[in-house]
Amino acid sequence: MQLPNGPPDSIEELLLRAEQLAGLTLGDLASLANIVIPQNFKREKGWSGQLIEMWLGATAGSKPQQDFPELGVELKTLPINHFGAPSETTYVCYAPLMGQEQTRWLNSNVYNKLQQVLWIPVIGDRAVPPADRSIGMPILWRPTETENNQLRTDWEELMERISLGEIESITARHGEVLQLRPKAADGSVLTDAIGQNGSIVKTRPRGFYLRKSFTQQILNNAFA
DNA sequence: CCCTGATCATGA
DNA sequence: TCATGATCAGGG
Repeated sequence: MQLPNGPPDSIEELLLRAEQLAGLTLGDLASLANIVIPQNFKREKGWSGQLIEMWLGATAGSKPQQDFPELGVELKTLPINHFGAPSETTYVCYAPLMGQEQTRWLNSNVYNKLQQVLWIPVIGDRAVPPADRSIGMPILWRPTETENNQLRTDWEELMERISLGEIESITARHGEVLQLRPKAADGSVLTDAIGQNGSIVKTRPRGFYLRKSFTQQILNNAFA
């Protein structure tokens, strides 16, 4: 098995590539690609995601779009614990805090990224060394009408609060399935946001995340 | 700084 | 014990 030369030409090919990774460990994939594997993820938190990107032929980078734009597919690894449940929330995208008052759900970055996601389960608790965590069968997911409604409801509420200058009052407790949390290198990073009475204030950058209960349901439905 | 890939560490 | 808030690495 070797690394692909470029992105897959079709969703079928993407799925085939993903299925061939199932059963292998992150250690297997790292060795085959001649990559040094970390002992833990205290520092290289995004390592497994980037390794899977390589093996599926995703273009590396920090583009605010889907991983496979030509296929309309977003790629996400999903850490799974020994109970078969997600062990972390899932980052979706950066949250706009300025000038988005008129953006609607169907034009949002969250909607765009979540309409078709290839989930790659990575099985192993936090105590399991990255090298020994294994790849599960991929899940190509498209949100149901119900799921899209849940996402839209949360997104609209959060965006309304942001537009009203209430960013500092939003916590990760808001949102049934989608939450807003800090997203930055550290607490010193600040960006502009709408403040009270339409003023401009500095605040920590935020990102949208999917709650574990939501990704758990995706797993349940996929293997039902 | 913006945004991607995420997981860590601590308080409740 | 577990979710929130904080943090790590890298390209642009």
